[in-house]
Amino acid sequence: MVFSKTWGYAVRALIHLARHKDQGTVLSSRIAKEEHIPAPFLSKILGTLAAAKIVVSARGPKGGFMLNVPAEDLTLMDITTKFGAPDSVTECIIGHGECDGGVVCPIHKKWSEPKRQIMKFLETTTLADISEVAKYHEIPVSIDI
Amino acid sequence: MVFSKTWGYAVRALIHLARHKDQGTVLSSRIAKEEHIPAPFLSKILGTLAAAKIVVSARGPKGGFMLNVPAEDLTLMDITTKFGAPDSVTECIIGHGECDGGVVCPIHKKWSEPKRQIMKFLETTTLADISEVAKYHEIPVSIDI
DNA sequence: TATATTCAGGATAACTTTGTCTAAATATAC
DNA sequence: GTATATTTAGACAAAGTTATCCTGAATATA
Repeated sequence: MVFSKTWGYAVRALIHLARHKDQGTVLSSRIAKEEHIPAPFLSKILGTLAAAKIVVSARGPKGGFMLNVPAEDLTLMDITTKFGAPDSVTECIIGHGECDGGVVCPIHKKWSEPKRQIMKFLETTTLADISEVAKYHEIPVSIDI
Repeated sequence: MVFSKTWGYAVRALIHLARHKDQGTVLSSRIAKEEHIPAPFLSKILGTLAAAKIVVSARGPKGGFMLNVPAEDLTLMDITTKFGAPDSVTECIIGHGECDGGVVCPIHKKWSEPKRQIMKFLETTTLADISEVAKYHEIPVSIDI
């Protein structure tokens, strides 16, 4: 994967929350089951999202997680910055220390357009964009293989 | 990094070989030193490239490594397939089992353009492209940080 | 107040990637 | 042929990521 597994889990969990936002809180265990994400690991991811105020949590019976921002306002970049990967796109693709100063690596120019597209993808795609597609077309967020 | 560290090392080593192709074989240790790649690890990478016939090796005194194909004919995709990462671009970005069959994941459409650009980058960029830039502009393949 | 339910968080384990070390094979030079 | 320089191969170690387990803390409801 271009982005990490953790990142993918976070996006899938948020899509699930967006699709169930009219149902109040959703159990972590339910998201894990329906989206095929390891439950204890998802717990940690949701914890990170809660710390970032992207979701809110409630303990006890009737507890669970809920989106804390409108899906239209949450971009993939917002999610990406919480899981330590925004640099993975901007930094030099062949691992040089610095490619944006006076010195650029030999591959810099060729990579600039794909990089620009990835950044645009992250910055302009909202949670609403990717969860509504699923809603309107009856496509599951996660499928069995 | 979007691609693995190993991938970056391989590309940098090949750029080095392309820039020194008139000097016959080049020592693995010298590449490691000049490109700041851990020497024993680079050994393995060069071994993989040798097994793939991308470079040839010679043992003993005056030994070392040499390109086995014209730099103009070697694409980044050729390198990528040897280090197990071509799938990382084509497979679903949020980790679904199957996104190209009848079912597509919610994020599929938005990701298609960046993905296309990355594939194009890998398929159309040759070793000559990225090593000649360095040559003409006096840019080091690797720099100190 | 008691209880069941759920999140919170630390310790730990498994897996993957990255990096190191050592011994063996092989080519060159003397 | 012996010594030396170098790749080759494999076992091994370290680091990072992913996944599990367990206990505690919070809270809604009865």
